Amino acid sequence: MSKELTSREADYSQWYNDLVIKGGLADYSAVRGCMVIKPYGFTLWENMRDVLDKKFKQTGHVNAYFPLLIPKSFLSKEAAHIEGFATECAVVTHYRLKSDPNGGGMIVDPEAKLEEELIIRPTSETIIWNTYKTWIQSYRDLPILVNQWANVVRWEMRTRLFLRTAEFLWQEGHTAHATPQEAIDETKQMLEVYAEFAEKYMAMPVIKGVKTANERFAGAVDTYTIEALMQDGKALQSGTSHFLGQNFAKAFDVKFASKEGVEEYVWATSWGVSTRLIGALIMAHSDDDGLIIPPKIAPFHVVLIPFLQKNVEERTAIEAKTKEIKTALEEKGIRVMLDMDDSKRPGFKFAEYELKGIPVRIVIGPRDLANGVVEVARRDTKEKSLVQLEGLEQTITQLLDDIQENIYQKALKFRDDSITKVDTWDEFISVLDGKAGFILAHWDGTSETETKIKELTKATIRCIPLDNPLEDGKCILTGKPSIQRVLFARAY
RNA sequence: CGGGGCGUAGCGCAGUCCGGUAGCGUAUCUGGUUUGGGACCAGAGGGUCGUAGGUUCGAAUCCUGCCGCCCCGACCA
Repeated sequence: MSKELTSREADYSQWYNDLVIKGGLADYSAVRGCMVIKPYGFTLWENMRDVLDKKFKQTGHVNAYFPLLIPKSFLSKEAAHIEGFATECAVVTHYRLKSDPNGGGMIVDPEAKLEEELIIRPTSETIIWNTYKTWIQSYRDLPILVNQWANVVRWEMRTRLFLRTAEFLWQEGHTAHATPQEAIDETKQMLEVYAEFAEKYMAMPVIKGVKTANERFAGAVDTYTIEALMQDGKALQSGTSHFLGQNFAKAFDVKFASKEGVEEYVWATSWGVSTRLIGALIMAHSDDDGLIIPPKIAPFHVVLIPFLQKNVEERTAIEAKTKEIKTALEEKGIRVMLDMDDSKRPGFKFAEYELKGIPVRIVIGPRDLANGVVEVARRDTKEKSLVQLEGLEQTITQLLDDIQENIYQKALKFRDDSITKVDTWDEFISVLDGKAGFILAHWDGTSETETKIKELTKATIRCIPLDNPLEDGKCILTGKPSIQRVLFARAY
């Protein structure tokens, strides 16, 4: 009752905010645009991070760490790159405070001005390529396959919890290669890693594709993306992998001597996913009762709620049985939250853990104990059933798999039902303003047309899907010839 | 930066039009009864009313400035 949620229908944005705040994932902070990620939200992030980190290592990458602060001049070295980030950089200008001679507080010491300002990294290509210059002389030094887990700052005008905060956590992979093909293969490989993670772990179907010039990363030759669909029909770019060509190698003069003894510029990639994925997760699956988190990354798989009676004998029996169940489940690798709090009634707890999206709830009362069963409720469908204590671990393990699969299938069906092919401008508008979702339509391939469509409708080309079938057609806006449909949507 | 909304107890709000020294719900603490879908009773504690100034005998309330946050838009992952 104290935690009434706004429904999706009433106000989708507010529903999202309610879930983040009341679900205990994050809080607003004292700093504009920056959030506090609370333990429950951070555990979720850690689970996601651990899976990804393992996949990075399996594909040959190692972790390293580069500075938060970047000399301003570094950012200016790659023309497109600075163009993309200049308007959202936080700048450090001084290195000392002093007591305010006019009052109690502190002021920036005007004597302590930095000779060269430092930028708080919005991304690390520049500092990393400046470093790689010293690491690379020969083809024998290649490839370099480095990832870093870090925070970055982008001074956004408008922020939203997880989806767009001024500071966010992410990983950024930065690789250096001797040949363009090797770099392109790396770019595509990491896109696959992201897509597999999104689908297998987050239970969130994604469309893999290439960005158009308008949507490309500042400084990239090609940007590959995974695009997910949220329940309100808007798309969310959920991860990107960039083929950087020789742009940064040229900007930072990073050359290597090839086997043939010829000096060549190094080929590069970068790729990243961020805490934005948590926003994607929330909007992909959750409902009006709260979060729905897929088991594979959920902070807890199961919440155990015993009915604690006053009768000491009964109470002791239930407590003992509950702990026994907890241990048995944990031995099978199931993450269990045990709620023995006596000050809250069961009904309250049911609602609370539904809000938090714990996939499975197990309730144990005296009645159950007598019958050798427990009540098991699944968060995704809200179904309840009585389950034999005998073999409970197997039942729950199976149930968690079922839930993971069900959440994915539900999201997949929604996503597939939300892809519409249109051939005319009128259809395009009517779908955008009606069912929304992804729209496959012909486009004449020019930046001008894409920009015009964005101005008119706020829809952008999310990507040109990989393995896109070629098909002759006419651009929905200009009527000019087109060789393939591209994927449009309004996006976050 | 434009438009809208809001700042009063931990949280959510009323009170502001019409000035008289702050209230409701919830949460918290104590005690008791409860416990199979957000318990109940009794008692208690908790607020420089965002901030600075002005008007007034008297300001949460009227006037002015400032600050902050949220939502919508332009910008972006």
